[in-house]
Amino acid sequence: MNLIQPADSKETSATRAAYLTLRNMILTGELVAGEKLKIEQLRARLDTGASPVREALSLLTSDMLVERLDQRGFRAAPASLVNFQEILTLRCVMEDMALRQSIENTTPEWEESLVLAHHRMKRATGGDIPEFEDAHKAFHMALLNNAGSPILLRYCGQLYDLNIRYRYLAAAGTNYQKRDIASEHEDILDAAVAGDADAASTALMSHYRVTGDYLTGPLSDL
Amino acid sequence: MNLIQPADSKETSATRAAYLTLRNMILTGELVAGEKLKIEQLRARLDTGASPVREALSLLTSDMLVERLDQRGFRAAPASLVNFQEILTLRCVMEDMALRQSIENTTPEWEESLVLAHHRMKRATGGDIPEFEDAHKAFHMALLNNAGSPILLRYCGQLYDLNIRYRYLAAAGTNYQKRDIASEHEDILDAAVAGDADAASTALMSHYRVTGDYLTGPLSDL
DNA sequence: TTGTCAATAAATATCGATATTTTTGCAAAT
DNA sequence: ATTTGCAAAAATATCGATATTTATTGACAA
Repeated sequence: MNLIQPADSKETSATRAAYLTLRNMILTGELVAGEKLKIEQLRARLDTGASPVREALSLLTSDMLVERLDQRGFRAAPASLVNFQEILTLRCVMEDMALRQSIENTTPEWEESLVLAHHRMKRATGGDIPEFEDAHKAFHMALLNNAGSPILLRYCGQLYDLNIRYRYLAAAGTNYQKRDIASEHEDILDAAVAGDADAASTALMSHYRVTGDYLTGPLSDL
Repeated sequence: MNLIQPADSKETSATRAAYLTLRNMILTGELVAGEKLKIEQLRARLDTGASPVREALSLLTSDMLVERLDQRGFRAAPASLVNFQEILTLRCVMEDMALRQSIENTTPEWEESLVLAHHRMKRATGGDIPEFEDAHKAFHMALLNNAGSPILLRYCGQLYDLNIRYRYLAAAGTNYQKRDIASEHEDILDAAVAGDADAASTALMSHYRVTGDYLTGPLSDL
């Protein structure tokens, strides 16, 4: 009888599972930047077939987290200081654009979604790191979500992910929350809900630049 | 007949061949927007295995030319007027940024590469359409190439490709060259080589907007 | 007629195995 | 000692087949 059992591991496809796991391994640095990614090795490590691994790597190529070497397999995308700075610059430009557009299109529903996402992020502050990561991303994406520009949103999401990796590279992911980012997030939220595009954008840009400066030091040896 | 893979089909991997062919089929409208893409069908049509087709479709997902439906296969990305307009808007913002940065970093080598790309494009005006397409893209990419921002360049290239499809949707690809785009291209080239960022950007934006207006009519029934 | 459900058909996702291609290691020659 | 060439080993790319999943059809009940 399986009324109460969660053994439904088939909830998602093997490819998607491999994709999520590999993505996480790259973002957290478990798979080192520049490292060669051998199918057989990963297949064993994820306990799945070669096809899902292969397809997952293809998908990660879209996210610029994996590079494909013509007929020589895959490797984790290299990391460098200039790459980090490019990501930071592009994020500022593109998120600024998306945030202003979102505020311009503001609706009560959107404002509510912001408050909700912010609340959930605050909730997730204690304990689980990956849970906070998800909530943090959800909050930032919610800010841009109302721009009505799916492609822009997609690009911002990609850049967000690329940036995560540098956070882990710089600080092993631990002391990231030491700084008082809570108040920064609140400033952004308040300005956005108030419909003050300039203030919201300033707060968001500052949030990124401060984090950027904070990371540049540890990354200077890349 | 576009089984354009003559004798040396072993020159490249089967996956890459399938990728290029499928990409072309979508850009030119041979595979209709929104259409379901069945592996078996494509496999037979391209005369290759299912694995390369599958992987090629995965890659096209990165380019936003194909969508993946969770466990229901793939389909050609839908086309719509708002999608076209989003692409146009983003192209203007991002190419403006890249072009200005390129001009700021100008070098004699870069200026020479522009002149060369422009010349080749003019050469390709007669006759072969796909050849002109390639040269045209090469010229536009060369303009942005000197920005020193690979990610931005990648995004601009993606948006460029997405736009191609709408050109074919609007005009079946034929009368595209009827307008006098040659002088527009020359204006852009001259301003860029002269190092006049404002003039170059104005010319480029105008080039896109005129083309945009030109296409919007035929696309209005999407 | 309309809606539901089961059986069937189609298509996808995944696996295991094979054929290429690339890399590695080692010996021979300059 | 360094380089060149060739075989052995490893890894990748691809194929063919199978197992799941999704879509379709038609019968039966409301």
